[in-house]
Amino acid sequence: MNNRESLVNFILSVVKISKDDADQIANTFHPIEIEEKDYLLRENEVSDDYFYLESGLMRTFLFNLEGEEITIDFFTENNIVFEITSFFNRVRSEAYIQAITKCKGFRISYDELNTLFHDKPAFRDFGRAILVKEFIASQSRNYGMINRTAKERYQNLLMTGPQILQYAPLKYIASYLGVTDSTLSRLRKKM
Amino acid sequence: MNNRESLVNFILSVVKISKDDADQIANTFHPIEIEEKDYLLRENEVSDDYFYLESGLMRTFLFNLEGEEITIDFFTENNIVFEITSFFNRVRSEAYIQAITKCKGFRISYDELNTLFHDKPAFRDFGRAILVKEFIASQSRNYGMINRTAKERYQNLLMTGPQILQYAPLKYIASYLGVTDSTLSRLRKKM
DNA sequence: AAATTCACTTGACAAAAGGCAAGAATTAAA
DNA sequence: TTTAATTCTTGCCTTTTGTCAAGTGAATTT
Repeated sequence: MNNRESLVNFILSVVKISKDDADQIANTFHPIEIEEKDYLLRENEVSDDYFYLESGLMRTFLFNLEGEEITIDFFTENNIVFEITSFFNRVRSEAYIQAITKCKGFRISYDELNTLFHDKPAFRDFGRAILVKEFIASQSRNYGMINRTAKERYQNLLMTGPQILQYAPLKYIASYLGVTDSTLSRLRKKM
Repeated sequence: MNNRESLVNFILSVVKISKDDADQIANTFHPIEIEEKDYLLRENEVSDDYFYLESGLMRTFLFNLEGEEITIDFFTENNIVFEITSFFNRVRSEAYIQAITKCKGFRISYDELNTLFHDKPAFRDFGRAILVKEFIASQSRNYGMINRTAKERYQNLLMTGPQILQYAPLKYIASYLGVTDSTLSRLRKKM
């Protein structure tokens, strides 16, 4: 069963607003479930999901010029999942968003999001806070990729995302860390 | 001389709003100049600048655990320059923002930005568009760092930011690309 | 249960990049 | 203009990571 209270709590943890406002905002979201290996978004679709992931593990990936699947990012519980380019710019997505394990949560569409922005000033702050949060996460990931060896990057993931290592297959993690399967397998052995 | 029309045109290029609105928004910005090697932001300060860079070249950098200076990002003309974490979360900055060449442009403070968000609904879209744009840039830089060799990253910078290669010293570029000075020097020779 | 596929591991070798140190070359300072 | 700093280049050698290919084991299909 989806539990809307977890969304309310998530909203309250992001911005300082009244419980009432948070309830009203949460109530405009729609519960959905995604089965293991199913997609929230496919290449060439225009994303229309701003998705609060209540439970489960997801990833975004795309195919590079050599046709290899590259995992761009993982999403864990209690986070907003969306493909920013496609969702906000209303353009076709280059990436997929896929459930690694069965996922549950709540979504709203682009139009619903904008209506909320209009009707609930408090939600604007929420939207901005989410963007800022994700942006910072992206920047810090950037920094980590450039200034650490593959081994350090793996150790870091071990600390920050143990759920990922538990449920995602090695090849997803390898391309996410920017190493080959062989290299990751060897790193893992040494630890 | 600072030229406010360039800011108006920048705003108009980002969001579809009236010339009148764009003028009013641009008029709340204050002209500033930054001399070569001077700072817009220093470590441990709380950033209070949302800065439109009209001309010049800037960079953000920080010191890693080994005490080495790491260039995180370059900013070129006709872009908004800000340190997102410190500016939006009102926390002390870990990074510096420095002018590589003499810079001119227009700034507003955090409070002025929020007043504008409140008074000018059109500016909200602008603010969001800038966040989305920078976020996408960060993601795509991320992807490039992980899935390309140092040589390819350098070639890419050659295409996307020739001004950077022209004015920034090799060591800034090397740390930005995640390689040592020696490696970058060798790459450069081979081309 | 056999066959097929998939996920992961491992070995041998190659390529990419780093560490260190010495030396040019350029720039800034005295 | 000479000295001093800084920036960049280069040689030698090490470490890290990649490539390719073979092999194991588990899971899925038929």
